[in-house]
Amino acid sequence: MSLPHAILTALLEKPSSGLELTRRFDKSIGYFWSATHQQIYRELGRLEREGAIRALPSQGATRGQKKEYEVLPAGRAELARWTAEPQDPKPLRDTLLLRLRAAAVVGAEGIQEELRRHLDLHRRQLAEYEEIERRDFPPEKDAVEDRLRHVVLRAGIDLETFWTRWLTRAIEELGETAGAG
Amino acid sequence: MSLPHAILTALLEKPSSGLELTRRFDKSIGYFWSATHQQIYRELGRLEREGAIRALPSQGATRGQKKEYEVLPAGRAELARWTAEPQDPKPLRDTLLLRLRAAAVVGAEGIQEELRRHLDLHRRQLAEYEEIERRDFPPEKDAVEDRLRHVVLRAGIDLETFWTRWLTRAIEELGETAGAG
DNA sequence: TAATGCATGTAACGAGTTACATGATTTG
DNA sequence: CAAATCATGTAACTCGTTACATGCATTA
Repeated sequence: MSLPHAILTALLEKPSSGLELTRRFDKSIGYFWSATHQQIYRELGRLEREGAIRALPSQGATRGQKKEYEVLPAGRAELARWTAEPQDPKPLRDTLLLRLRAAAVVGAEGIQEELRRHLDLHRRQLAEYEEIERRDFPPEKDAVEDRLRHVVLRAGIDLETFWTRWLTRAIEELGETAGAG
Repeated sequence: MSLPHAILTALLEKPSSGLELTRRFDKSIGYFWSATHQQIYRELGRLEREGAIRALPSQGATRGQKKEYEVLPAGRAELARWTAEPQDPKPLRDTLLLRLRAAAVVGAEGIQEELRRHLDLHRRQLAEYEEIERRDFPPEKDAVEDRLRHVVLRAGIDLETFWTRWLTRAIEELGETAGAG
């Protein structure tokens, strides 16, 4: 149950319409919590019904008409409650690792190219994060809020760094006698 | 659509009953693809109907009676197909990062303890993986299949190492002027 | 006025989660 | 033989995904 809270956070940062939220879930917040526009509209409907957010007045209610939302006190309270609540990390779930394990049983045909492809994707993502860091967090003393956002961004950077290193090493080691299994 | 393939992999490694699979999905394969017994029984039913696996003969069909499955050629072929097929990595989805971002908006009350708690959990997981590495992969030349499994395990080790380092640094940096937001 | 893009939705499905139900086997 | 445990399942629900539908605004 995190999507509603992701939306509340995004709306507190800036009141938005469904489509604007969708765009922001393609970057920024979306870097660590993605969502499609269908999910977002469904959730906006729920949050409005429950009184956590409201459509800004002067926004027509018809279809095809832009509709901006803002967070109500109840919504902010719920977000604060959820943020402070203990939550265990979710167990890892990764298809690439699963496929390597499967490859040990049915053969590693074509796995090398797939590893190289993933390495390339992770390198691009890493470059994107580093670009954001240069742009948004120049080396100065940050305010507390910025420091929190910076720490989050660095998780992304460190994670992509981990993947590129691990993939590089995996490609080397599996390449030695590579090919089939 | 990865659970059926995880099950096929597990069954190829060793024919098993539903409960045995459930146990193995609590460790081993479960370290990077977890599943509950309800998911597993449902999926075993589907795989059997589709002719990918079959119950070993001499296994009663009644409830409460142990029932072992083995993979049929069709199942192995499907697993090989899926393993070789290109698949993009899934975007990151992490509630702790989301909560840090939310904390920048609604206040960071209690976040420090949560970070320390997660650090402890990740350290334990790391220790568990390292123990497995010592036990199952002593420093010798591995066969190709073992090398694949070793690479997968090292992904787990490196990933937990990343989390412990990132959390340690985050705790330091947020601690400096810590507390509220 | 037809096409394109912006904006908000519906419908149907699949995967994962939680709670519960039932039968068989061991053991106190 | 009662209780605990092993083992297999059902049911209901939530969340995420895919495909499609509808209305408004601009512009070629």
